[in-house]
Amino acid sequence: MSAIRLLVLGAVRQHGRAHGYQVRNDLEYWGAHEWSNAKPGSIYHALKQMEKQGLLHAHEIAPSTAGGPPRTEYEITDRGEEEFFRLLRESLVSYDQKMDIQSAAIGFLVELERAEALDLLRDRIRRIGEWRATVTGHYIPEDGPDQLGHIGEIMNLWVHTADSDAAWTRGLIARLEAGAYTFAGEGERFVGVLTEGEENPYATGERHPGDER
Amino acid sequence: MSAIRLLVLGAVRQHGRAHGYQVRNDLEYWGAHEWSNAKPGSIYHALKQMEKQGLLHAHEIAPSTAGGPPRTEYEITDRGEEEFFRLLRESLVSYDQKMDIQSAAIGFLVELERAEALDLLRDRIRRIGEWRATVTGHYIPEDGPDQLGHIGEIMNLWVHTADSDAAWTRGLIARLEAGAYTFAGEGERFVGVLTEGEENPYATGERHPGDER
DNA sequence: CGTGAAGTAGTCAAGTTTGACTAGCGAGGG
DNA sequence: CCCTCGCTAGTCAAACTTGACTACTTCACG
Repeated sequence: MSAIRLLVLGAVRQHGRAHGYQVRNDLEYWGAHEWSNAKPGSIYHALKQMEKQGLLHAHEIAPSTAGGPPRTEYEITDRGEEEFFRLLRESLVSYDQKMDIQSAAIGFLVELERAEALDLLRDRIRRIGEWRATVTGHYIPEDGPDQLGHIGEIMNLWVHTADSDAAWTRGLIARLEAGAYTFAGEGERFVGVLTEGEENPYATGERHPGDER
Repeated sequence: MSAIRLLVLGAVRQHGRAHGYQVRNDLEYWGAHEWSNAKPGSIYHALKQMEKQGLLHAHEIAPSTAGGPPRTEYEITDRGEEEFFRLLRESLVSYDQKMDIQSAAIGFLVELERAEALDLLRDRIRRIGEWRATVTGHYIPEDGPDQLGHIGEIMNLWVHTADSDAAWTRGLIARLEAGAYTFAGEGERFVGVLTEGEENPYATGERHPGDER
């Protein structure tokens, strides 16, 4: 599964109603064209596909209000809404080292309620641990290690990456527990980055308004 | 660019001459079917594609010696050899957070000479640094940070991942400088894993025979 | 002996992704 | 006034990927 469906579905959902170009711009604004396959062709393809599958409803719209060809607007359906949350939850908990999916999921994290987001992230850490155990267990050959030689560095890399991911997730959990960001059902939406200094970007227990737990 | 071309080209190259099923088995042995798109269809497609492009030369071979349909054997051409090293070098230095490509590149690392491998890995770290600077610079909005809200966590994740990757690469460099593994032009080949204990897999300056620098 | 499980080698249609391309319109300069 | 540049909005063919499928052989075992 790629990230494109989650991204497009989420973008349409945030607008209530959107045409392809709008989605495309949203995703560009997020930088998604750099870290995912959110290219024009893929976006329009995903829109059409999901319309066929009943996740989106297409309105044929008259010529655009701002130059260019006529455009089609899409609206998310109830089934689309369900699918969005299904994809979001799955993307959050699963560790498949596809950064694009993980990134997309983080982008929509606040569409959940804070408690559920935290649960899913904790589940994610658990699953990373399981995956790590599988790798280190299954892939060490019977006749002792050191049989793999440099190929073992691949596993080494994977385990290192998994550990790093788990550590980052723990950091995020801590920030969320401290009340960072505004989640579904917590008052006004926002649009905006928690960026710290560049030297030590994960050091502080940074505070953000909207705390309630 | 996906990892499949590098993987297939490298596998054929290691055998001197190989048919698709052999490549497929090699990659399965490396676990590549789990961390890359090395599925049958993709492998056979890549073989045919690269034959069309003159990177491989196909020998039509009589019915197989061990059951099953007749098979086609491939041999790497000079241009294929060039392309292999081009892909390998590019994959090693570029940071595009595609773990499959990076993994494939590590798998073929020892096809280079030790000195070049080290140079490329150092270049990789430099590029990760550049990329990191681009992200933290370009993506912090003009009107101060904290405008991005939770979206900033995506950047946060990316920066964290990049740092982790750089750290791992530095570890690998250290192991290689200490003489680990056998590189091109350093005597007999090997086939085999450097796996340490699971608790602290990157701790020791583990020794491996074949040192000469 | 025969039969079914496992291994060998590869094909194929359907779906997805890519990147280049089309085409309309408005704003600004000469 | 006109012409080109850039933005808007989307299409399309070619390439790639996926996963199920074919078909053939050998081997073990009752």
